[in-house]
Amino acid sequence: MSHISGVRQARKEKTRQALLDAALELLEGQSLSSLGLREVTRAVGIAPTAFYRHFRSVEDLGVALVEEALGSLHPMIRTTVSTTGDGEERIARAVGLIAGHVDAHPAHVRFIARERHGGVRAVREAIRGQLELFTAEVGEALASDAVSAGWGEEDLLMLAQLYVDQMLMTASLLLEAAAEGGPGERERVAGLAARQLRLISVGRAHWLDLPGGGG
Amino acid sequence: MSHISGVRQARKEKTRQALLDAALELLEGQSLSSLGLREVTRAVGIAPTAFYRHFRSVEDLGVALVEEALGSLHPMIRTTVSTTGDGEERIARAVGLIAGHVDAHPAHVRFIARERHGGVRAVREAIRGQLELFTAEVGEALASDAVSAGWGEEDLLMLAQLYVDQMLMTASLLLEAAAEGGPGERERVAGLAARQLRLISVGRAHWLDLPGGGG
DNA sequence: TGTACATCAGTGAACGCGCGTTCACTGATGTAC
DNA sequence: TGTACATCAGTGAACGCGCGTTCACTGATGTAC
Repeated sequence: MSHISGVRQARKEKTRQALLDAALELLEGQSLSSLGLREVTRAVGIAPTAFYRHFRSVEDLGVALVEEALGSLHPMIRTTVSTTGDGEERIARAVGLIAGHVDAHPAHVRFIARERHGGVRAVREAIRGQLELFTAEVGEALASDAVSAGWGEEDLLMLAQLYVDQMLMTASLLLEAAAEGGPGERERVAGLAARQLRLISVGRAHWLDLPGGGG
Repeated sequence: MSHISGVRQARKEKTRQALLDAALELLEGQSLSSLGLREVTRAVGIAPTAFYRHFRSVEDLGVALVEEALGSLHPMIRTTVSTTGDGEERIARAVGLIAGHVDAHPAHVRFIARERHGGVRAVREAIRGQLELFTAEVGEALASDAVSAGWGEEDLLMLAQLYVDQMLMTASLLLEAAAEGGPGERERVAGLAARQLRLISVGRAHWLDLPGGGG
């Protein structure tokens, strides 16, 4: 078993994870493009040079953080989309799942919201790539839903993207509400998000009423 | 006239604008939280210390950039929302106006998209404040539209926020398409944005069909 | 089990560099008379 | 119009500091026999 789970390898993985955790925490108050290698190693309590045993650069660490953050989002999105029940129940459950994810992984949510349009190209592209996967996945889930009978592929992806963007926006607003808002702000934001999802649902239900059938 | 438009004052204003312009250009490849004061003055061609004649810090300059960038967006949003014509025409016109704004002020659009969730608190809050003004303004415009007869205040603001977020998202995607996408990418993104606006319009038209009349 | 050698995560000194900020200054522009 | 003084945008030297990266190293862990 030494090769598969050697002490050395386990310790290395632990340090790597400590670097990721420390970076995520330091990113609460700044962007990745200003995060320093020494800052991260200092927070972990190792020598600056040890950083290179795990990542080639801070940018590289950022890409690893994308995978960690959006990997954890994957099951949440799956659950949200595949939840059964009528429209109103689904919406309440979706908003609840998003709020729960924000509570469980606030730093991940902040990181993705911040770096999605951030100053580090490789990280932006990693996020975009993951979000495209999510969109495709949501699109497939929507396709197998009775409400979407008769919808074209392009319309399904359009709707999927609207949902994904809306989820991220809601998560980001919930995060702000938790961090800076008053006690009722969280509920206000959740209620607003539910209304917006409801409006999208209504649009979805009547999409094929349009002359030209979904344009 | 010396007091109102003295040579000294005009030169100062010119230097200030040069600092803003240089900063905006430097921000194409990084975030505000990593932009250096010396970097900006070097680009303008003045001594680092001259910076303090215009701004207290880079953060302060960032807040000034928010006003410049969103000030220029204000008339665009007014025009977009108040445009007359039926739904389909309005949507085409709105997407056209957004695309035109992105072409005219790409660096402003990039700055707002990047710093909206960025690492500098004062700048985030300045952006949020301006966007809240926009949302209120869009809400008022929606209220005086026949389609919104019978809508509650809260629903109007919910819809206004959906529109404002959608505008920003579209602007940001158009920017990426212009910068990195192939030749047809711009049209693809514009078409997608139009479909999403259409879906929202459909939802809007049938909002009061809901049991309970708009939630 | 014991020994001899290989691997490699983490160390610590050293480097050159650009940073933000201070300070006293210069000299063109503005103002008072 | 001319003179004497005030203002103030921009200068340039200097400072202490933290940065990313290099390098030869140490010593615990892994491997071969």
